Amino acid sequence: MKIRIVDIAKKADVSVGTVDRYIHKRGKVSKKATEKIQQAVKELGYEPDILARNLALKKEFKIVCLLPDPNETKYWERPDSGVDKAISELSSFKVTIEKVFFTPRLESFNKACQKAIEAQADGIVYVPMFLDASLHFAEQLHQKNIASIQINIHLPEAQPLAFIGQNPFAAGEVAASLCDMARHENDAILITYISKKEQEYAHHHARIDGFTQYFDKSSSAKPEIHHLSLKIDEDESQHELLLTQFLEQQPQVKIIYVPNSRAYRIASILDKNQTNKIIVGFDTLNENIAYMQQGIIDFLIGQQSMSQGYNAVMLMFNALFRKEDPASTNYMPIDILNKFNMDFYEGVLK
Amino acid sequence: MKIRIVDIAKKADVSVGTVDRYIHKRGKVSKKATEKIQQAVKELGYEPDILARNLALKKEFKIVCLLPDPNETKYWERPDSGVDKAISELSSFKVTIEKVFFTPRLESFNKACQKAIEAQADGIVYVPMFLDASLHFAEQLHQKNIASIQINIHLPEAQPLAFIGQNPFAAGEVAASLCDMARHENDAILITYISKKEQEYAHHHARIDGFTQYFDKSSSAKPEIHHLSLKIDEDESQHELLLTQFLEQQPQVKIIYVPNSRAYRIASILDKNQTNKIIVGFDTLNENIAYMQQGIIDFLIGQQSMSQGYNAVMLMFNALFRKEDPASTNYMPIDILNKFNMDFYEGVLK
DNA sequence: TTGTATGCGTTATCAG
DNA sequence: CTGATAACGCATACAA
Repeated sequence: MKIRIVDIAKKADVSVGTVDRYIHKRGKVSKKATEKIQQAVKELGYEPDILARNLALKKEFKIVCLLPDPNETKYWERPDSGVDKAISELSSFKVTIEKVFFTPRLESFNKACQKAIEAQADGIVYVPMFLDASLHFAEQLHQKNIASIQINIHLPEAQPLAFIGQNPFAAGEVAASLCDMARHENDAILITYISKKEQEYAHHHARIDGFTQYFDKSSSAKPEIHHLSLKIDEDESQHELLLTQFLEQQPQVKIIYVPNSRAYRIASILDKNQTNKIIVGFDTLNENIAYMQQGIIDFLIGQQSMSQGYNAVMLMFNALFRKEDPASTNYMPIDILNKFNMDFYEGVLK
Repeated sequence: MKIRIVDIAKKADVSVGTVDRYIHKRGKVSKKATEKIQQAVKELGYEPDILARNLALKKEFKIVCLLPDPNETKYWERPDSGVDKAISELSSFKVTIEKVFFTPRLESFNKACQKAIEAQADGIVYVPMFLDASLHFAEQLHQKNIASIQINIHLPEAQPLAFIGQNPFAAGEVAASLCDMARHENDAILITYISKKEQEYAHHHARIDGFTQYFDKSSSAKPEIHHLSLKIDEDESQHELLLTQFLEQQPQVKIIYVPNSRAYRIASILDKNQTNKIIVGFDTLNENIAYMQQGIIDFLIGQQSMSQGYNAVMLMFNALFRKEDPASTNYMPIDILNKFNMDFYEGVLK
């Protein structure tokens, strides 16, 4: 049978009001009453009915999600729709979930942080995209006593309640293990990707480190590994020139590893030039998937980005609403996707 | 703002009782009232508050899960714990979830079906392990108007509300694509597994068909594919003898495909005989995982068995409680697992 | 410091 | 056929 607040009130010979004050530690409760209640709780074992609680609740919680604009960076479409899913699932609860988008530039990020703080949220889900700005943001959050959960990029120094995302180093190892299996004896590997500036996000570096260290650790002969850096502000044709030139000069390169989500850009160039290579990239953007179906991209590493958005909000909700404290690091699976299992990935069952 | 039942009652100028009767189609509602209510619902847009509903509900729903005993067949440990997870998550709701186990023999299955029927469930989650018995069971369910969801094995003829599990043919293709990538030019493939009788479950055949048809469709040269059948009632040493003999006679076999969850049995034999082959198997039993960590098994195909159990119960709950009708076929992902991404699979985030 | 009463949105009963 | 009203378990304002 279910133990209610009245049950333990009766047992302890006090009123429900007193029990409530004891449970929520609000108001004053005499020592004598406290003891009687504790005794009753121990004997009967009280578990609050979270549904009834929500119904009676006056306070409305607020969760703000600070994400890169999905219209700017395609990757963020999926986490965004995960957040939407959480929103609709929590619609019966006394919680509002607000989304604040930023374009992936520092000023925009700072502005969004400001907006999030002003929103008077109880909890914030955010992507710590810029190091210093994120640390500063986190400081403000701690001052105002606002809980925060990081998604996709891990910045432990900011001391969030939790992080949810992939382990980028391990993901790099997984990518390497696939290349290792696919390669022939004297094949060389090229690591290349289109990025913003010389200095890129730490998790891209971790994906590369994991990749190269896989071969360092491996007992078999280590393949040659080349690097080629392409800048996003350069022209597409410039990329094409650089890449095709490189591949002509290094014909033993048979495998290309793209440690960010823009493998489709590389695939597009190779496709146009009829250059047949094995490509391993990240993330299930529609563009990437299309090239995989055509056989141009061979493997994609998935990180269940939709679930990341969904889980982050749910974690925050549970932390706020049921006072659960989440695991501090929640690593997502490192999914290996090819042409054949892609159709069944993330989102069949919504 | 949230539209409640009273709001639409007021708007339609009737009482909440009438609105309730209209919504739940219970009792009689006059045509005039019906029209006014429909009008109000259309204008205001009513969504029931599921939490308040649960609080007020008198009826307690009952869901029965009919599963193979996890102590008999290791595979079922994970679906079982998925069911447990659903149970704890739904503990606040007016629903009880009962588990009925059977050993994988016909009489046991029949007995369990009987027990499930007698339990007077509103919905049943089951594994249609035996064809005729399952059809007969389904007939009884339809007669008694009990909803049913199939898990793991698909038997559409029994007309369940939904199926949740993996597409075995596609899973076979995925396994083949991995073997294809790993193989060298003249490598041959062996398909072998330890099974109960000559006649095995349809989904194992589908896994084999998907596998072989992959190579039929492929443009590159088709590898030799051998078959070796091992019976579960034979001795372990008998299996060892058969398998090692076979491999000695066919030294060009470098890749072994095990289309059921007992790859660890094959791995154990090869390990003992120091025979180095590429092994691809199914399902993340602890025994399989252990051999994968050692490098004896190279790939496992995962089917998120825990989520299968969890989702099946949740689907049934939503069907019963919120009258949602689920998609009839819910295919799970076909997960590619190796030594490197295994650690992050299913269950980090509970 | 403590107890009582009212309301949250829905269901279900019972008298009209 | 319809309307009024008492639950459900909890939170909270207010009275004692």
